[in-house]
Amino acid sequence: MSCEEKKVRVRFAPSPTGPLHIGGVRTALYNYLFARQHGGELIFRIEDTDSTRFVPGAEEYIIEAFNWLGIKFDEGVSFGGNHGPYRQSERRDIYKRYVQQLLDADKAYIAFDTPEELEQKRQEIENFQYDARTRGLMRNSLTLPKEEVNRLIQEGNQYVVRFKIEPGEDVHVDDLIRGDVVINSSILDDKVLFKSADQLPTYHLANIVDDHLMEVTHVIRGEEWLPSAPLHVLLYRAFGWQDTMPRFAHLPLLLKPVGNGKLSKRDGDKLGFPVFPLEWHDPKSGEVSSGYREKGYLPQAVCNFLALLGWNPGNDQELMSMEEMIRLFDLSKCSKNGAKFDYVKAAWFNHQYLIQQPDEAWVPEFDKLLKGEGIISTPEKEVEVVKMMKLKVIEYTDGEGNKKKRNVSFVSDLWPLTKFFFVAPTAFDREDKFVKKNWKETTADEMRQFMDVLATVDDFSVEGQKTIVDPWVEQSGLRPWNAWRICLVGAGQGPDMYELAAFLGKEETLRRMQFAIETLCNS
RNA sequence: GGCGCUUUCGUCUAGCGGCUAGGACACAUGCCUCUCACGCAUGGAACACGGGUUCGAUUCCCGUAGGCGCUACCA
Repeated sequence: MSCEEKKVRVRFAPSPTGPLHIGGVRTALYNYLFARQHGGELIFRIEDTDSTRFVPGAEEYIIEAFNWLGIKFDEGVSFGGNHGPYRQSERRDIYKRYVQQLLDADKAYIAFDTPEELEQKRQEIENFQYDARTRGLMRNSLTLPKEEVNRLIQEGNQYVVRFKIEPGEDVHVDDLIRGDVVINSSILDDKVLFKSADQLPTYHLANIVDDHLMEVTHVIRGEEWLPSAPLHVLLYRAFGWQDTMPRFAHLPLLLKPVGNGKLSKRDGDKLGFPVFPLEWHDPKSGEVSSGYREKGYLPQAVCNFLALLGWNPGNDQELMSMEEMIRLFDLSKCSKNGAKFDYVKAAWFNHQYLIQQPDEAWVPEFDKLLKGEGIISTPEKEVEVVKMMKLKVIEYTDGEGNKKKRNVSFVSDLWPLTKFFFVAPTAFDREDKFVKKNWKETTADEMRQFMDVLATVDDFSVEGQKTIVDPWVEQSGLRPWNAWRICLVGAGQGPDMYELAAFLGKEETLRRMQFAIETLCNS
């Protein structure tokens, strides 16, 4: 890169039509990584040129989401900067000026065709497209006398400004990921650039004008924009900005985990994974969509996982901090084909980041979990005992050597793994493989004997139990642990039995054993 | 329908003319063991198809088929 080359400036420009889609998060992430790597700037622009689709709260949601994810912007809506305003609805005058420039240069024209008239034409003509072949048939400033055009505008008729595309030219888009993409201008239609009804431009015009004015050097966006990239190239040229036109990079799309098509909100709800970074409450329908944050994902895990969906550093490294990703990121190493969204692997990434955290970091989430299960009534009233229990339980999932042993992808996974610490079994599944194998005809009797032995233990610590129980095990020849486990846990899981009994205490241990013997004898 | 992009294990992918086609997730098995899990070890699993180019194609080119996207006064 030569030193006179411009400073890298990229942007993420969502439309505030709802919550930010996870695919959008990835696009933003790639822009962020690219900007940081090149010491450049990332701009946050709001593309609200479709007033009919505006959703209140969406903009705030998006900002909060990036804040949570740790993706930082250098300028834009809510971040400031001297290329503003960054909300397109506040840039009307700017766009008008540039639309006029195109009109004056005869590179655009005014069209009065109503939606109904257009619909009719589509009926009449097969594969109708508003272009060089058909614009002579329509009501526009190319076919109408100048006075008529002025009169129509004067009288307040609604109109649009269309881009006049010259047919028959191969337009080249030099894509950083896909190389040279060629589309013939004849298949492009005379896109609407501006609508008189709301005095706003459409995406295409606003996009080009803003990227130019904001000195954007690289446009990194989803593949859905590839077909309109030639149009954008033509627009840059029409304005005479071809020399400063940004480089393009069209990212592959995120696809459904199963079946066909691109990832949609519904898939997430159906398969049980979020498609939004944060939980979203739809202001209109009241519908709630789950979010990664609320599901217990760590933002670093989400970023790491997402980054690898469509890009890789070229080696086998998968776990990367944001700093490493910034260092390693490379547009030319992005894949070209769509990636199915693998939520199972997303959970694995979360597991990896979760187990790196200190135990205390789990406590707030764990509290929520216990509250939900009715174990803790109010955090304020939380007693020392519960606090101690929690740490003990977390420690159990922690294991030796400070290496998390349990398969915990989310803090919420802790409950099924550890509920027996807090609540006694209330029922036993006779058909359960473990129960079947370890609770035989004679087991109840053995457990009664065992209870008698335990009753004599005064010091119920692990060591205290062992001094009494081990000799008994030795001389009776019994192997009481699995059945004991059924009594205390209700299933084939949990920590060392002495440990568990010590944790529960003598009274609770005997109570659970008594209950199990009675229940299993009567079933 | 038209146009464009794309095609390596079930999934994410490495590979940039010559490899026993590598890794990760998931799955299975074994070891460990009072259970589950962890850990360790092992295993099954892929170059869509057909033509070229070449001494040689997973790799380059062209078709076909599949997938995806776009085809609005939405972004």
